[in-house]
Amino acid sequence: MRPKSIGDQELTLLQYVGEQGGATVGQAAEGFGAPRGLARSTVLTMMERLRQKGHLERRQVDGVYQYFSPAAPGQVMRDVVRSFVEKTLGGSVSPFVTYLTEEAEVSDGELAELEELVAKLQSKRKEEVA
Amino acid sequence: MRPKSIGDQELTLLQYVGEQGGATVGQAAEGFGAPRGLARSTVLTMMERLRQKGHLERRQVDGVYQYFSPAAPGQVMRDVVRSFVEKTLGGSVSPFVTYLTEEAEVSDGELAELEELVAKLQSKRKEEVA
DNA sequence: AGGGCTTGACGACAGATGTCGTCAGACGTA
DNA sequence: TACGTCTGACGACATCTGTCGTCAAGCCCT
Repeated sequence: MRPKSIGDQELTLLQYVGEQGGATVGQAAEGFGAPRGLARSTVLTMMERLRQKGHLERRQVDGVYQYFSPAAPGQVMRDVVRSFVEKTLGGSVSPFVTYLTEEAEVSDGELAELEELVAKLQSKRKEEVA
Repeated sequence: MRPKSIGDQELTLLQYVGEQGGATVGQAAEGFGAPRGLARSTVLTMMERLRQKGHLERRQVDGVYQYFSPAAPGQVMRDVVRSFVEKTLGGSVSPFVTYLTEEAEVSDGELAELEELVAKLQSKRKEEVA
């Protein structure tokens, strides 16, 4: 099995299920599919594909399957970003930083994260130099 | 015309051509395809698909076509990153920052870029508050 | 019993990608 | 002239994604 990939729509759905702390196909179809105009069968297919890829697991509860993400919250996103950086950006985050600098809208919270990140990296540098 | 998409391999090839400042299929097949075990026809197909999507243009030089990127250097990468952030991350760069914080290897140069970015954002905040 | 709705499991299809093989022409050299 | 080499243009195929429609079982209400 190769490193299971994920499509954009699949990822969004996976996120949704994760946020909901698990969901049945019916719930996902209603809360995720309906707003997007997706048929129930489409949602089901995606959930099953995600399950085949190991991104979702399911358990029978009250007669119906309850799907949930076996991964820690945020883990999926991190994997996706890593894969993007490695496969698409060729391992360098420079293009991303350039993007941030030139056109991304950064919220206050994200700015705070960035500040923290820079501080952390700086202290690490010192450490290494020392 | 829809926002022409690009596959990973196609993007890498586009990058290559850009870096070379243009190339013929033969050159790309040798310098890009060969190292990756790709047949000349594969490279040709990708270059033509890139051309159909408007990411490459060609001109006949000395009898053969010379392909080159009509976009400014770096522009393509920026577009790709933007598309990734919007389509895959849902417009928020948080997941990326998290990734940077937790596992990315950031070079000195990139750190410098980040510092500058943060400084820039901070000054902009002050301005807006004022 | 008869309907109607929900759930699961399939099978299908179109478009995008990644990869090729092959064919017809142009070109240069033996 | 005959041959080997490059170049372009096609046509093909497999896989992955995104989307569905449909069918058979169950279950609940009348």
